[in-house]
Amino acid sequence: MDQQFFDRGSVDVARDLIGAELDVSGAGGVIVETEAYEPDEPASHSFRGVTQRNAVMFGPPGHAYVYRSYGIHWCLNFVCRPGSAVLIRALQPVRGIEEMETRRGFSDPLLLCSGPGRLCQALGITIEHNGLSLFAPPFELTLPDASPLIVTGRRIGISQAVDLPWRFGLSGSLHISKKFSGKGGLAP
DNA sequence: TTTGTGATGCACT
DNA sequence: GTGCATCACAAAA
Repeated sequence: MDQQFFDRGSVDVARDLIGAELDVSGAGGVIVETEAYEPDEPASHSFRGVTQRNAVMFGPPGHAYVYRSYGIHWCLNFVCRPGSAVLIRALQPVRGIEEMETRRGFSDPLLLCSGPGRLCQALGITIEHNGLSLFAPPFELTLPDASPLIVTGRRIGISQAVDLPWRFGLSGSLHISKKFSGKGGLAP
């Protein structure tokens, strides 16, 4: 994968990230759930233009956008075209599992990285990662060999633009944060 | 199984 | 001052 991958709209990137492996300092796993955010819809942080918090969303593609959620958790996004980004919502743990369990203080593998806040806690993501390139340490990102089967649905935890089908998941994965309601099985 | 709520920080209005 | 792109646990049903 290269920079070009992120130089697109977030919906395409979010779909194509399913099945990719994300590691941070040697710990991580397969991305099984993402959400797309675009600058022209009100659920996005970028909807009202550039602010101090969302500045990196308007910077170059292929960088990490990290923000604090509900005062407690961190959330990790991948920046795409200006003002658009993909929220990484869940991983299937693969590497550094013991380390992630320690950071989480939780050993259930189904809850280790299943949710944007949990994922950041498990990988040790903080505001210090905000603005870093995804193509340099501590990040390591690898696309899957074959296109996985993908399901779509409505985004979670938002109050605006709730009908957009911009949530993507790996079909059949038990590591997603919440079940997809539809029948699923949308072709890649 | 679903619903409620406390913990907690800060950007934005 | 308001409202979150949340989580975990408790309680109701």
